[in-house]
Amino acid sequence: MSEPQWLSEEERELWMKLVRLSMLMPSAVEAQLKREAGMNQFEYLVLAMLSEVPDMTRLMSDLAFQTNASLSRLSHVVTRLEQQGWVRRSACPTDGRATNVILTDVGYEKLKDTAPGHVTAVRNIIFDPLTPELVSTLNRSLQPILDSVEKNR
Amino acid sequence: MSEPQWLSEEERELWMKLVRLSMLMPSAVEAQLKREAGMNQFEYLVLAMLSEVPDMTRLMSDLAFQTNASLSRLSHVVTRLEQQGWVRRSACPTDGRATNVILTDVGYEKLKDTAPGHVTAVRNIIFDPLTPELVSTLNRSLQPILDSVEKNR
DNA sequence: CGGGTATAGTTTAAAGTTCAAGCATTAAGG
DNA sequence: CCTTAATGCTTGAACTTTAAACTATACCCG
Repeated sequence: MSEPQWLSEEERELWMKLVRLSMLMPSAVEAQLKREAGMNQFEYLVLAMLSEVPDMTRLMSDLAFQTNASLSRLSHVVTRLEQQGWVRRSACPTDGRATNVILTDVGYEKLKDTAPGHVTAVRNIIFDPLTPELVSTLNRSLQPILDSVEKNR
Repeated sequence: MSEPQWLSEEERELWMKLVRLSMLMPSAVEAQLKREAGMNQFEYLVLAMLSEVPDMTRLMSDLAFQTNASLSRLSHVVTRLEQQGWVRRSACPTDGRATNVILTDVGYEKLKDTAPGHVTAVRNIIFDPLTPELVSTLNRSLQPILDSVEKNR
């Protein structure tokens, strides 16, 4: 175990910011979702992904990949969403092993009711303090980190 | 519930990146910590914060605030760390309600053994794909988001 | 003082996540 | 074909986090 190359002062600073950001940002946003819709960000994300395709249907494995969750975690969450009546499972016709998750009408309504408050919270917390220039700067400069992090999974 | 101001294309894009980043970055780094040191990032953070003060001692509430954890969560985690022999509790002499957490010698050794691999992982994942300019750009442009997120907690 | 309230922390139970195992079904190789 | 391996998903137990109730000390103000 040889000495690593330690971080420079600026790198250390950025690292701390990234850590704080990834701890604080989700909880800031989740607070609102929890309060107003009784759901967490992960559940919202699942509903949102379903609503984005025309038939409101996705494979478990597809959802799991998109949301970066284990199939096991997703399965438990879908069970909960199913109990709420927001989603239902159905066997995939073309692959006997696979199961589709389908957004129900109730789930769609729920999402439609939830989205505005959620967006408002995101706007208040993230974008109000940002200039348009900063938005595009961040879009560009975060990309390398994101690529690297996606490669490493 | 009136229509909110929806996000622009660029804002939406950035929001997705931030969400993905805060989901993927912790798990990328934690994978290494888990594998090589059997600890998660939160536990590492607690040990690291303790090691940063001369007497290796901090109040529970202080640690909880710094790490953005609930006192309850911290209490559970400290119990686990205590069972590993890495920290110990001791009553605060000046305030009967408070308890100090102290990094043990064993804990300090553990941290010293763990740090190099951790830093290497952080460097590989985060900083290798970043130019020095990007590091300082990010340092500057993330600050407003961070400020806002810290205010909102 | 003395009573009310705030602070610091622990504990319990419920909720959520992860881990390991298991069960079908499909794909691959001889 | 038939066996073996891989894939897709579910389940139950172990573990972690959260929420709520509880204990104990400190502070404040009449």
